[in-house]
Amino acid sequence: MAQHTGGQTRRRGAALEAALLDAAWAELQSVGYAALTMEAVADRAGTSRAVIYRRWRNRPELVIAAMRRHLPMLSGEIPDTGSLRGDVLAVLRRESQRLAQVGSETVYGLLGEYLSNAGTFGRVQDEVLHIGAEVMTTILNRAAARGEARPGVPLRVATLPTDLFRHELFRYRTPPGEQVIEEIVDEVFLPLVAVSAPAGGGDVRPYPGAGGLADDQRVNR
Amino acid sequence: MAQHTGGQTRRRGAALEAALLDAAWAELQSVGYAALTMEAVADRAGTSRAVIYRRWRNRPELVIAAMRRHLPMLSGEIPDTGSLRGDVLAVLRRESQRLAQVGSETVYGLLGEYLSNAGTFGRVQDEVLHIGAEVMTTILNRAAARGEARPGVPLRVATLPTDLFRHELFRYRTPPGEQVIEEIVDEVFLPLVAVSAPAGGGDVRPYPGAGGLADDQRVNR
DNA sequence: CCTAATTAGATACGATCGTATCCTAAGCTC
DNA sequence: GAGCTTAGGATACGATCGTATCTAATTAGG
Repeated sequence: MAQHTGGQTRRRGAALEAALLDAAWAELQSVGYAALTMEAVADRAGTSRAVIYRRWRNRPELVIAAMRRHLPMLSGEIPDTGSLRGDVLAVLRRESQRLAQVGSETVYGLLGEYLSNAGTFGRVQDEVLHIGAEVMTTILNRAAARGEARPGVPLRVATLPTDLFRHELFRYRTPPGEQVIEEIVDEVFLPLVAVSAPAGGGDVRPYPGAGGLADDQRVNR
Repeated sequence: MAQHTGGQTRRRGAALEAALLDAAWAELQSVGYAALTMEAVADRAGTSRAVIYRRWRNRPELVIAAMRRHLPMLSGEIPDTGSLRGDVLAVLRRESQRLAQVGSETVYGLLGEYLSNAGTFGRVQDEVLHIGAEVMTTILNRAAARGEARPGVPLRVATLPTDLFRHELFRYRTPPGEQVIEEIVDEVFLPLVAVSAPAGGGDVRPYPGAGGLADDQRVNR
């Protein structure tokens, strides 16, 4: 805000950092991620690029920092709607909203850099992608306690809803809508975890294949 | 190969194009995708960047063209091993090999650009990502005929193996190995399509949810 | 064959990136 | 408060990208 164009005051530390993040955020809103340039952010903050690079290594890191500052976006509570279906739908819907809030242009810009630039961006991974396995595990445990889900669901099955959600996100470059979300839940997830469903009590599973699963790969035993 | 450094002969049309693609390929092999520069390719081909840009709009397009020229990489036959499990595993393993052949550095470089740059790269989509729904549908139809799979499998379930495969690819920046592939098949896919499995004959499916599926969303009726 | 239409190849340009250098304002130490 | 240390701000640099311009080699047409 205060520009000090005359140039007497020189901001430092936290004040400067905040100004930079605000500038980055404003720039993100006004031109979007792809067109966001370090120069523009620096100008808007009334300083120069070097100052930015002293704090963040590159554009995505700056943008992520700005997002952290300006979006609630946190994990939030684990939904507890009373039914397994309701809980899972709630998780996916919330994620969908979170992404919408960030804006797909930014989401895909960041994901793109994540994929391109080697391991540099564990950050993006955790910030933008992490709908944790813990959430699904918790929900499934509750459901099992209610008798809604069979015990011993493999981890891969437990994370199916979030994995498929993410797949849609990547594959079609567009956050999954309500219909897709319901398909994922009703056609894939629920049938697999239903009490009368396969693979739990050695019922169906006609393919010994990879042998038994290690215990730590199963949830809610 | 022939450099014509003396500069009497000036290549044109197809000959020049081939030389450029060979140069791009060689460069890709020697420095990788991230470090591949248009200048280097032009130099290697004994010409200048402008000539490249006259044929391809940007780096990814050039690289994809080079890959097309230098890799068999085509869809290949639809596997027919005699069992559903064998067929699906074959599809996923083959895809894994294809990706390994391209090299993950290149794969992720291209995918990254695909995600970042708006709709420009429908190309990448089809070249690198498309393990079609047709393949899975065919395999499932054969399996159903053998009595190995229930009829009326929803499309979303049919494409589950390839979708999950792709998800792993994106999520962990590394092509799924044998163990993951088998998990996908044995823990998720087969239980869902088994003859005694849910949702086919109105058996389990305790959640009316989104109502009945449209017919065109089901395979092998 | 000679002329006319192409288009290869060289070069230069402006935009960005991320880095390096230098100067000096802010703030800390005594 | 004088001096020392830290770090902000300006500027320049080299690498690339993708574009534009110009010339001269090749090919095609008459």
